[in-house]
Amino acid sequence: MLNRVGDKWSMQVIVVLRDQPRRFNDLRRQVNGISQQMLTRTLKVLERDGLVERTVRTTSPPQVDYALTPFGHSLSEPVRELAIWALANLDTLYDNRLRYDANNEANDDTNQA
Amino acid sequence: MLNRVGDKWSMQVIVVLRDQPRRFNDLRRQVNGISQQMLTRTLKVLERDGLVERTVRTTSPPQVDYALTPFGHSLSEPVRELAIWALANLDTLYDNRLRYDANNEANDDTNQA
DNA sequence: CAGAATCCCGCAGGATACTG
DNA sequence: CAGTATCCTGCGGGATTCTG
Repeated sequence: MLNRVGDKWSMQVIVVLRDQPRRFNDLRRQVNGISQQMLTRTLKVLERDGLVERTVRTTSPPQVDYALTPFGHSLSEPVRELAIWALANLDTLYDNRLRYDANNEANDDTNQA
Repeated sequence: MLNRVGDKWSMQVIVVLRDQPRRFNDLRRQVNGISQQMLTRTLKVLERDGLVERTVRTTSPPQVDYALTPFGHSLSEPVRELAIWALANLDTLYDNRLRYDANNEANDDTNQA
């Protein structure tokens, strides 16, 4: 259940769409390192789940807008909390990692090298 | 960044540990369908990141307790929000899915079968 | 009980090329 | 611009066996 809701790309897309509707390539640029295919897939799933609404404008060149539905917005709240936490604490987390690794390399050296 | 924090098993482990410290196999039973290996891996990463603390009691049979650190508890808040949303809205989400699929199968049939 | 080690498979996910 | 189709790879993650 947290699987569905909390997968790698979906959360990032939701965070970006929270601010405003976006077009495809616009979205692509906003979401860090997502490939074109994964964005397509992710959006399709989000649409299927009723979290995102797809609006096609038959101009030339074609233009497609993606926006959060009300349902999507309700999800964006807790997701945003998570994102905020991540932003605020990710450096702490990496520091912890470094200290942990430093300790363990020391121990490994005792046995290995 | 949401990657690290929001992966499949970590979030579930954090949710479970939020209530109380747990022993290995206890944890294994609480976290839905996790394998022994994935629990081991997940816990190691969480410990490395300073989110979970591992306490070994050298009894026989050995006993190991896992508990959230204060850092881990701070993360557990937003994660909990997400879990609550999921619990409350997952059926809606699946309903959306069914309706979406119903529509598209109809369209596909028009072209395919 | 709490892991480590090994084997193995599927699919998430990237790169590239083509289309309307 | 907004996709679809195809090919290919890595690794997420399960099952099983062994140890202290």
